[in-house]
Amino acid sequence: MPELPEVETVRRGLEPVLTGATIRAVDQRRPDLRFPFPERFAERLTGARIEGVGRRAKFLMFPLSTGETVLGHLGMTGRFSVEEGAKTLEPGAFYAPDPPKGHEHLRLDLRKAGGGRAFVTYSDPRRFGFFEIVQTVEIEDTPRFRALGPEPLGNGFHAQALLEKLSGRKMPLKAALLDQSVVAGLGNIYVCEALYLAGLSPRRKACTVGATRAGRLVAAIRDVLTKAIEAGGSTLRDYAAADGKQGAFQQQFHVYDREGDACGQCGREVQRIVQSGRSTFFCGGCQK
DNA sequence: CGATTAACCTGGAAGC
DNA sequence: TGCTTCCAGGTTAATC
Repeated sequence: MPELPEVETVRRGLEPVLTGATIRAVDQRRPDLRFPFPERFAERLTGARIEGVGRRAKFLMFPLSTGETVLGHLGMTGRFSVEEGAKTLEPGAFYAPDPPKGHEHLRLDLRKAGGGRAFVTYSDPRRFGFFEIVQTVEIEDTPRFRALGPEPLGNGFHAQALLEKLSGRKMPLKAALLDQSVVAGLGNIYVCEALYLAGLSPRRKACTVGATRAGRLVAAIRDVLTKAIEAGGSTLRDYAAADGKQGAFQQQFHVYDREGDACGQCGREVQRIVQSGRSTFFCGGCQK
């Protein structure tokens, strides 16, 4: 579900709770999600201090005091929620949330940096999410990250870089932008929106994008992601930030999930087509 | 090698 | 009120 803006929103929600917190206990309810949990997952986390919360593309990174970093991917329906406990861990101040149920697969029992207690629960009905553990010093060299293209909001993402990635690619531009090795972090929503803003057809062959159009596309991608993060991401069905708040960017969609609506630019109806098995929304009048 | 398709899961909405 | 079919913010193994 979550694309880069939603993952960034989750990161911002978790950061103040997790940074400096110590993991007192790990409640892992099943051996696998999309993939098996890492070996001895709970054991390797227990007792560790969480040094911060980072993000790369759609991955959350939780570097630990042990020299290992937990990578988390939310898949389609992954979600973190936070329950703050009492201010202290003194006797009598004990606090416990309801036991995990339904699709709550993982819960961390935390002693916060300031001394309070918090529970962080990961739920994921479809179980397309997953967790991995990598050595922090090798993180950029890990197979998972080596396969990723540049961060769209970072300095490594510019017209020339995108041009090179698209050259020789005969696939539709839409499909190329969903490829995480071209640019990392886009998903179905923001690809549709960025193509609309750039005035480019999702059906155009990727290799037909020249320097000028690549520049427009880079600007459009940056623009839509920045505004989506400011709005707290998009909530369509079940996405929510770690604090339970819903995103608001869906109110700013120009084309996504708006089949039949009038294009705000030219008035033509927004079309829906299927590309590589997924819905694409676009305006045939504005996107060439 | 590059490029579509199927598969992994569950739940909600829409159609009959 | 069922029962069926379709669809969903993603990734990846299999197939063409």
